[in-house]
Amino acid sequence: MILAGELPPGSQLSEEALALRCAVSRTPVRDALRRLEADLLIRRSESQRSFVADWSDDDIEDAFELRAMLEAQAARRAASRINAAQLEALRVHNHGIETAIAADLPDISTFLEHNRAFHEIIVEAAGSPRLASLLTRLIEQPVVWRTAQNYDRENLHRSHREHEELVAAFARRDAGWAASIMTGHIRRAYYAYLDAYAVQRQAAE
Amino acid sequence: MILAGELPPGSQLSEEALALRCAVSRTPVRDALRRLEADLLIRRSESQRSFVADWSDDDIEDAFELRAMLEAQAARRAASRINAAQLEALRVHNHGIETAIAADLPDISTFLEHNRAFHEIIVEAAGSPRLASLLTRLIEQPVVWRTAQNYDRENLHRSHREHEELVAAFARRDAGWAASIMTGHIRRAYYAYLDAYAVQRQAAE
DNA sequence: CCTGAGCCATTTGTATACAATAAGTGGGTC
DNA sequence: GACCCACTTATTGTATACAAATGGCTCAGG
Repeated sequence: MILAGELPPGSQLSEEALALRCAVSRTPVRDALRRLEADLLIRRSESQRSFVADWSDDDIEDAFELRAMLEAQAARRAASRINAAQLEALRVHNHGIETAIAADLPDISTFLEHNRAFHEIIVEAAGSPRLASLLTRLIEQPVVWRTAQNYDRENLHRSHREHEELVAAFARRDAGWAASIMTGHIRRAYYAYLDAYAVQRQAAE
Repeated sequence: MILAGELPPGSQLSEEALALRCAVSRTPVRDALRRLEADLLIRRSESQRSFVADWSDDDIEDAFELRAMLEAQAARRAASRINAAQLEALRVHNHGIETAIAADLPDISTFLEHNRAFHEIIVEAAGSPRLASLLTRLIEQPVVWRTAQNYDRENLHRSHREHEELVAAFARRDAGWAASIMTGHIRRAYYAYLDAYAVQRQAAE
């Protein structure tokens, strides 16, 4: 509901209200709130009340910066550990992306799904449960999630090409190359977000 | 209890047993288990049963590697953002460390407390709630916590000197310098842990 | 002796009730 | 009119009961 924008940033989340809305009791709602708090989608006041997290521009830049660092680290590790099956899976998912964006009207949700799977394989290949755990905190952000919704054709194709470069780096097992591409890939996503956000802001005025 | 070693790695944690042991109901125990799972001190089986996490050598190396990366990033950011009060607090805590390790029998718990506060100030000065959130997952590890217990006099004094270097880097607002020292500082801690662990292993045989 | 199926015990998931605490509200006083 | 205190209401914390699912154990059969 947060990702879908049904719950505006800053709004208070009452356990009971959510329980009613989801037709469950407070107990599972509490669990969910705790997890969302860990993922920084929710912040809690001193008196333990829950609010939808509000993201400042600095927060967003910060999140992208950390994500770039961690995903680059994942790529670095993955380069020397990735196996043939994972490499092939990367190619398959990137081909899926190519197909999804080839049509006149790009299929964004298919793109997003393949994109998610692509990055997930890299994290998996990195073989670091800790790194994977940290990254999930950063990629489930509403901001990141919505960015691609505003991707134009150019950004979609650039993303596909960068993935191809990543596959090439992995095939050569070049850790430094893979990490560099990944850093650029995420930074590019950040600026694409900034552009998309600027458009949204203007539209709101 | 995990940190104190009362619950050996791999042992199953029943919510009810813990509730009985702590004289509370299962509800708060469940909350605690969820948090500890997020902090990777507990892993859960496919069937949602909880076990004390067992750390392989690779896990530990991995954790230190990530911690080095994130703390270096914190130092990098802190260098340009730290204020006079925080800088002074760093000096105070490092003086506390100096005093604690000066005696014939070093006061390890005081050392640990000042050390923790020292690093916390840097993370705070970095001004990134996300980074802070990620780091708490890594520094509360049993392994990291116990390392200093086995620090010898040389390691304690080296740690103090490295902190002095960090303060100098912050005073000059040199982000690169601060990050470099921090990376070395954590790597040094890793090797100190390895040495201490090797001693423990031999003692166990 | 090994294998598998069914039953029992253990463990977690969910619902609900009550307690404690914080926030909002109204009235009274200075 | 402003401020403070008491009171009501909203919200979260905890305890407990029951349901569901999983694990392990026993016993029958090969």
